[in-house]
Amino acid sequence: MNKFETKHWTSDTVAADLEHAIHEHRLPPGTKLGEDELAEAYGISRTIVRAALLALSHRRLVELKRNRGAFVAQPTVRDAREVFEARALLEPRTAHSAAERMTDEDLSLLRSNIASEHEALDAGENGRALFLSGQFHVEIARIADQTTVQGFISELISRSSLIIALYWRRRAALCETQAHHALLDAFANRDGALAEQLMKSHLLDLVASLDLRNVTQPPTSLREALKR
Amino acid sequence: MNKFETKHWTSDTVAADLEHAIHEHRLPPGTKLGEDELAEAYGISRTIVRAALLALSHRRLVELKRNRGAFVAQPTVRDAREVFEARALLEPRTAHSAAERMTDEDLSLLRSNIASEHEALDAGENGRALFLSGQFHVEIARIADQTTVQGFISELISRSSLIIALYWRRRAALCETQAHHALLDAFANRDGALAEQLMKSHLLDLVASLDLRNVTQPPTSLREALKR
DNA sequence: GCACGCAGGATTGTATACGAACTTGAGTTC
DNA sequence: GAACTCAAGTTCGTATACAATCCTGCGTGC
Repeated sequence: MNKFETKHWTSDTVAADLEHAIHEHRLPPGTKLGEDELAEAYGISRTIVRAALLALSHRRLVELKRNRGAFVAQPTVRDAREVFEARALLEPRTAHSAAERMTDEDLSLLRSNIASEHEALDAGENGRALFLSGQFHVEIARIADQTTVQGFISELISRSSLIIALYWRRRAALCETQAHHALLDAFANRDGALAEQLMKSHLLDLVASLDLRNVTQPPTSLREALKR
Repeated sequence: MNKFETKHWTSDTVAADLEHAIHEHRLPPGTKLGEDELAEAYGISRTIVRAALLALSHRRLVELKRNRGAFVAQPTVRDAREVFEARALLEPRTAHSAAERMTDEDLSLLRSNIASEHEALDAGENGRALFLSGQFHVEIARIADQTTVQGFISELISRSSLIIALYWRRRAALCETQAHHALLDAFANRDGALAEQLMKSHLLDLVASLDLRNVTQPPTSLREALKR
């Protein structure tokens, strides 16, 4: 409990910290996020915690159930499809723009991102690797200089992390970094069309690596399953 | 002050009511949204008002300035470009999907929407007409059965309303309904490719009807203009 | 013995009180 | 007379208190 006592938390920083934890699967889908619990952990009052949870619920990372509390969201199969369809609409064209605006600093930033991801994987820190791999995508949107689209993509990628937690099938481990390397090459050559194409197939590969058969809905809890 | 006293307001309904008012230009960009003022108007406490303002700030319809208060957002020229670029990424393909899933009920719903818009225009209720014309776009996303994308589009369209308030140039009044009529025909024929194309040019027309030369930044207030 | 009801405990929803920051305008000084 | 200082007033930021709702487990009645 060192970092919690020292820092001056605001609703924004708390929300970011929680989102980070969710993204890294330290807070798996369905986890109850009690207000008192969080307030004590961060050393703040429930007011700030509520604002943070509200923010996360707007990004659909947290589900607020009235008089029941806040829970880390559990995307349905349908949600999963929608998230990746939205990403397919936004990311390829954004990668295209990014390739054309790419500076050398941007390139080295992306390169170091991939390097960190490798480190994390080698150290067995899968959550951290997943987070970094998401950051790679957000960084591309930043480079494309589209803050609005960047916000959407950032939300979609955090949600993707939840989807991966629920629907990832074991096979095919690190095809991820391969695709990112290929994208980096396209960026280095400022080849927008290629980057767009690579991003498109990267996203398709991602969806293909999920198990989205409707039968395997997350069991979560009986009461929820039998709600109606 | 009749509707305010009777209804049982929640943060969601308050936020929706404010968003509606912003969308209809009853609350123009830059309007100060004092917490006490709103709390009294709706007959609730500041707690609910704050939650509503927080929600609107997440949708970038309201700008929260620390220790200063909440103001209806004033999108910059850059924001305006970004919003319409994002719409260009999302809406044409969404219209394509919508055309393919269109039911007869959906069609009549869209038709009645256009009719209401005409009524509003004839009655001189420009704000209401603008709101309805936005609803037309959101409805398309709903028909495409993409709730995630629908959320994004809904946000973008509300922001577009602010942009129109700031940057609309007088000429070319109601080309709007014309484009919507053409879209409706494409939908009626379940012609996805045509709907996609029409939506694309509709959005281009919209941008073209704006005055986005950087020189004419909104003057808002002197103190803001001279901030640095 | 099973099911229903009810009460106690826990958790969230809302309101309010208090403290902090900013704005504003008058007063003072140079 | 102009500019600076400071204090009063206003508005937001945070914490806390109380009310409402829900969950849980025990008791009672059939």
